[in-house]
Amino acid sequence: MKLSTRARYGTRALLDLALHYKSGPVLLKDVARRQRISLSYLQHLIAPMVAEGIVGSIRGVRGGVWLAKPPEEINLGYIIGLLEGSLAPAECVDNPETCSRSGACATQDVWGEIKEAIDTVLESMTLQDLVERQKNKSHEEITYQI
Amino acid sequence: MKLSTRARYGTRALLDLALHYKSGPVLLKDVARRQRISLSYLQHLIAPMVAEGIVGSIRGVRGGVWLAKPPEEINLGYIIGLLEGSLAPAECVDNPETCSRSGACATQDVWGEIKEAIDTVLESMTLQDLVERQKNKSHEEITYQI
DNA sequence: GATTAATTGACTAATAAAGTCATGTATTAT
DNA sequence: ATAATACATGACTTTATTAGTCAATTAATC
Repeated sequence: MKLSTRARYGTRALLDLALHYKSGPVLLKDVARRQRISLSYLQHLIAPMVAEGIVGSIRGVRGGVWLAKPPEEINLGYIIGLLEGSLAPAECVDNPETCSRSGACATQDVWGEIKEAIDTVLESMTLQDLVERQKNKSHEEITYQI
Repeated sequence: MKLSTRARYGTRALLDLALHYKSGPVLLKDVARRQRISLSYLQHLIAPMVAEGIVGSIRGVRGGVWLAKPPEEINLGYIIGLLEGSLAPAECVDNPETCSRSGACATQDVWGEIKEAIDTVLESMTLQDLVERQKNKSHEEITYQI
């Protein structure tokens, strides 16, 4: 039950943008390099975010992309929702009608509880929280090197 | 991020066996029919459980399979572990060394928290809990039909 | 108008999951 | 014994999804 690379790469890309929040446009190429994601793939991941308006973009020289909302207002549940859709571990959780056993199947309840648990974690965390964690980690790295 | 059918079918099959706990061998064919799983597929799902010893089996006429441990002693985390392995949403959670960014990546923490949340749900529930839920549901169904 | 950089669409490759089929082995009943 | 039954195992096929690439387009700046 793995998260898709869309969700993982996309989240990393947004974190990268959050770390450069309010520093003007950032080249997608640079995000790709820093996050070790191929540029062509990243372009496809970022598109829905631009469409959604949480990422701003401008083309051409001195163009680039940037986070269009404050990182503390973007929670991870929303991001993952955009990138991957629902994290229900079984189809029947979101669409009970797709399974004839629905309503008479105890396992469905469990899958529902799992979804809830995942969503709780993701909704309780914002990009800003990630930024702070990330800064702590980078700092530790530097400290340890000395 | 869907659970595999292995995990879902396997859990349903074990719940079926739990509902017939201490009633002697049950035909795999009957489990397959009740749970709407193809017999040949179910045979492959049940094999690791037999190997693990939580399902007993005997071949031949009057043979069958049965739950070899009390349902209240089997928690779902263990079952899913057998059927599908770890529910870590990213490889780096279980094997940090597979990602060069490990230790310097804040997203890894989030995936780790998700895994914990899932495991907490699964480990807090036993097959016996499922049996009770299932019996309530079946009862409701009958009641509503009247 | 040349250059840069995001946008979009079509396409391919890789991987894993799902499922089937055939064969083998153990057990029981007659 | 042997026929019937039912689990066990391995090889294989199919299907679906994800991941990723490539090429062409559009918009902005110098």
